[in-house]
Amino acid sequence: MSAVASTVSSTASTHALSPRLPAPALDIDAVAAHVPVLRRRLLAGQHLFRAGQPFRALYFVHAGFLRTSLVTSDGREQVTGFSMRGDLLGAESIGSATHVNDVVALDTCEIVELPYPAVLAACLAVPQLHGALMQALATELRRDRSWMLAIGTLSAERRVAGFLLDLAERYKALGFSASHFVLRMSRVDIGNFLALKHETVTRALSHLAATGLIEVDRREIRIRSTSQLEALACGCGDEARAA
Amino acid sequence: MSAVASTVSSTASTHALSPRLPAPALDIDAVAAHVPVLRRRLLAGQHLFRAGQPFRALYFVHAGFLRTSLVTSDGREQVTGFSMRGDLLGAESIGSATHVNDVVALDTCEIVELPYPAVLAACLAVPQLHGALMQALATELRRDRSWMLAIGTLSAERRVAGFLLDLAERYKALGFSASHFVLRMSRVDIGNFLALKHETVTRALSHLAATGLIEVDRREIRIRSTSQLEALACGCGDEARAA
DNA sequence: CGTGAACTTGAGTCTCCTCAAGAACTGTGG
DNA sequence: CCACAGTTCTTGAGGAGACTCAAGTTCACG
Repeated sequence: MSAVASTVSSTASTHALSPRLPAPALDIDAVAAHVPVLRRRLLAGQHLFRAGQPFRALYFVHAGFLRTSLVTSDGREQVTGFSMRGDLLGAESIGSATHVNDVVALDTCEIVELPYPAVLAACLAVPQLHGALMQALATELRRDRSWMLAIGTLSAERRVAGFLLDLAERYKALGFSASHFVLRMSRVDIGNFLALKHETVTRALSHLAATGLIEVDRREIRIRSTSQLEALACGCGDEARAA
Repeated sequence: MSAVASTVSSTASTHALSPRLPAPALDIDAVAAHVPVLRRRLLAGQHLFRAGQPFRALYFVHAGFLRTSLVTSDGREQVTGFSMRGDLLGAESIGSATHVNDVVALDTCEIVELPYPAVLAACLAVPQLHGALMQALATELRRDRSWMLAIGTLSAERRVAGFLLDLAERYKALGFSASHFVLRMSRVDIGNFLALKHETVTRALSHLAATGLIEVDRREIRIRSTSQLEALACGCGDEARAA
């Protein structure tokens, strides 16, 4: 693999929902120096792992886009997040014999597999790694809670606005445009993640487009006014009402 | 303090929402042997810490009951969890200079303070501690996601049912009755946690009582039929419809 | 016994969901 | 290159669940 100095959980916490966080300094190459890493390639639709499979490794996203979800025996499903380059996957299964959720590629992905026992061992050898890993988990926790906040306190349209801003910020952190990007997930996925129905997501997007804050062309999104979108997403009255 | 071999995050993941998890084996006494612990006593209404205060330690609940919440600058609030004996607090602030949320006692509490740098150092000296701490964080992650699932996929009454079952299970794990307990938090707190209004929580409780699954007397809860409550909470059609 | 907080209950409203139909795009095979 | 099916997305109409507003009750505490 080329020398990509990616960072784990480079994404800060959810946009506009809690204090911004610096990217933890876990260098995947530093890990690779101590852990026998494997590379895996996934095509869109393939699973990285499924709930119930034995937990043996953490995964680092080198390229691509994935969806993590929880499925219950009675068929309910909850998308708990979307991952892109630099994100860590599988951490929630630490301490469990099996994976607790499903991760599926939404795109062609390149994944670095980090066998967990080896990672643990490496942590003892490299103290910084230990702290960095803890930090990665804590960052995950903060991110989840930011979304709990969004889902618990914002209307449908505001959740969608926040979702777009979060994506924008993450794309920006990876060097892509923050104002023009293509959604890799369906409306159903977005809705499931935000605790909304897909029709509601569509309506929210349509309405945001009608008010001129964004432009929508199927999965292509263009953000016209980040500031107004932010005002909407964080519920700060003024500009939000104007929209 | 008496020699209580408490475990961190002894509570399994949220009831009926995802696979049950074994309690991680982090013995607070083992930690105490390597870390200079401090004890703190809190009265109901006092804060253990607030968002913005410097992050310096993790906290272990030795007795009492606490509420964790996220507050935004525009006044929105999200309760992200309730903690009781054996739970770890402050983990979500690891890697952040300051605490990211508020923790307030709902009851008289006894808290063991574990200075974070010392905990990190102890992890290197005691490998098991390292794994146990990671596990505690992962358990938190699983718990949060189980609630995301509940909030995203269940109706108000089912969320409340799941909430009661979760509490029951946690009380049981601590050796208390799983079928008869007193809520330490207000309807407002429950509602905020479950993304509902307090009137809705009251109505859900009233209706559960009317159907005979529970008895409610202000904050005193008596569970009459755990199985029917479970059927309701996990959305498994049959018994749920009968109720 | 008075005050305030917490809880309960009702009535009306609104947001979001449900159901349904149609449009746009994708990939396949003729 | 076009027809076809399948999926995804859009939009509308109607309904249901949860919210809002409001009043009244109970309880805790001084």
